[in-house]
Amino acid sequence: MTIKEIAGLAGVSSAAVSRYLNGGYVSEEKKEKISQVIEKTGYRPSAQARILRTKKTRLVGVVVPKISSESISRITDGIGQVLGKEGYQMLLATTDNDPKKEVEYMEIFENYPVDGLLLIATMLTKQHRKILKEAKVPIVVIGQQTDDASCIYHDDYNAAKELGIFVGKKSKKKIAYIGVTREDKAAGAAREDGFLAGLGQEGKTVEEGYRMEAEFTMESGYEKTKALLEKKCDIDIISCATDTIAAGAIEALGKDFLDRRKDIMITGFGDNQFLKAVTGGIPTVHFGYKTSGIKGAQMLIEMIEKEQDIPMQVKLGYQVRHAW
Amino acid sequence: MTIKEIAGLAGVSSAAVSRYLNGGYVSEEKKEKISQVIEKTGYRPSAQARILRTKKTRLVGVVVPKISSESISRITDGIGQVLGKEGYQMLLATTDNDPKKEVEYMEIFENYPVDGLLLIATMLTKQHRKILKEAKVPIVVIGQQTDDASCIYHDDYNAAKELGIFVGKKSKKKIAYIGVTREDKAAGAAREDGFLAGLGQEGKTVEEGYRMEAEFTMESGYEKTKALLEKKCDIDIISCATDTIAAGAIEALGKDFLDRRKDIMITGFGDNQFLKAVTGGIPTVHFGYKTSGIKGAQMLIEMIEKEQDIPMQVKLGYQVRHAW
DNA sequence: TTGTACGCGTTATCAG
DNA sequence: CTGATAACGCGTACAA
Repeated sequence: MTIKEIAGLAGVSSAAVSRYLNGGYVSEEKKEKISQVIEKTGYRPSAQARILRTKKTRLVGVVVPKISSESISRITDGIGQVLGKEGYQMLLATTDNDPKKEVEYMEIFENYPVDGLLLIATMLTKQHRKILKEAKVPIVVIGQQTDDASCIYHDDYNAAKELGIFVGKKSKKKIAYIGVTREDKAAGAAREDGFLAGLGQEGKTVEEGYRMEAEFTMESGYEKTKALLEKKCDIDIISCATDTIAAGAIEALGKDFLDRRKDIMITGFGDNQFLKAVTGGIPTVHFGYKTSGIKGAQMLIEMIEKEQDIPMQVKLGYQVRHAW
Repeated sequence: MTIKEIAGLAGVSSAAVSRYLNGGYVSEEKKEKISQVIEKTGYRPSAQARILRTKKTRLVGVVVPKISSESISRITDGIGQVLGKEGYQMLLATTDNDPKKEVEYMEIFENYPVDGLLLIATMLTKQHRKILKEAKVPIVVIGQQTDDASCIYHDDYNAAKELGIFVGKKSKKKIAYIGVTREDKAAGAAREDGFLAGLGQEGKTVEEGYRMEAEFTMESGYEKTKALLEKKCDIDIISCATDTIAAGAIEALGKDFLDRRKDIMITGFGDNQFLKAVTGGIPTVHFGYKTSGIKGAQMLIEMIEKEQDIPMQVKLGYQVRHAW
């Protein structure tokens, strides 16, 4: 079914049908006729041909490191919700935590082409910077602050600081910190720096040998915690850079250090729902992940439709959650 | 940059450039020239124009109920992995658990058009059936058995039966079951039926008033468990149709029935990693979710590329996991 | 091996 | 208001 055939069946020109479809001038009489034919044939205009003409795909590329993570999937849920409502489709690429692939996909999308790009970032290399700057379509970065594009991110530093103050007040012995690579400026550097600043305010710190660096996985959290507790016996709080790592820490306590379990508090980041339900809630930080997805998508759509690319930086709030 | 401009700069015809791009006859000499021009200009052929001509989008539509669920995001991860490797892009639509939207998106994709469709299904209505049958592109359904399309699903019935036998052997008092809607034939009907069959084999059953129906959420699991335990005092095992519901049950036990916590065992379905780490592992069933995503994507690509649409049904195995 | 010319299904232009 | 007709950028018979 093409627009021409429809035009033929309705006894009008293809232009009239096109106008009918896109809200141009068509007499009531012909409208009626066209609508009937379309109804009967179940005709749908070809998106491809339209795109070729209009250069608008109503497609948004979304690049994520890995979809099976609570925080990322929540962000993605928010994105999908907005995009769907606004009549956009989401082209999703997962990079398996490989920054090289991230760049690769951004290039593919650049050319696909999509109307805009959403990047859920972990690290931003110079490569990323270059693409962000040279991009021909609007881009919104979610999860990291950057001056090279619009971005929406969480206030990791102050959240971590507040948590650090809480931990500093609470601890009577030694405090350990299991972080992630500082190349991730948000989850790595900002959280660690903020946490230490908070501790410092209470006259505490993380001493030499009490700091570990883990991957973004439970297994890694488990391993690092085990290594930590085997060496040190005077820890009463282990703060982790993510709830996933914290879950690994809890696992280690449950499996290998049952005797010390009562004496050690674990804290996390991200307010994982499973963790909260099952443990009754460890001290953690709640970020509005879904909200950041929603806001990010809204920002992007606005940039696309207003056709103005004034970079915007939005910092989202947080809530430190603990029972005491 | 269009193919014509490139042709002009290289002093050849646009056809030559096209052939160069698609591996046709081009003399070494011209190859050299063209490659240089392309290199210099950073030219990329327009995907849209190509699609218009070839009718091949290298796009696969993926329809999921909700991305922020461990099982679904694991499946999606598997899909993304395969698709990326094979040079396909994933067009993702989330339906927010609304079967109406599911149908809607399948229609959109049908026309977009995509080369194939992957549907992670919960319920299959007659509407779904109709689309599955009339579809013009290959479709693979993941997570439900159906005769109307190729599908890949888990052996929910037998897994549940084996778990039922375990529970039947273990229980000394009453057994409760928190299921989900039987409209979901896999997670609803098959698991419940299998579970009851397993119990039956041990001379046990779920008595009147010990059966609840929950949504696919932790909150719902929490509510139903609370309601159940407030009414009944002789339960020693609560089996849940998903690990998410089980997490809600554990939450209820921890918050509201701390005194009975030791005496009640919770079982689940899905082998949620968080749950396993934090609780030390409740009895549950492990399904290869990521595997089903991988297999499903592979099946679909094969159907697309071989251009043969012989429906295939693949049933994946399972592993009942419990410590005793 | 090469280039010309046409067609894919729309939308935009412009004369009626 | 309406209908030809020319693009959009590419692939591919076909003739050379």
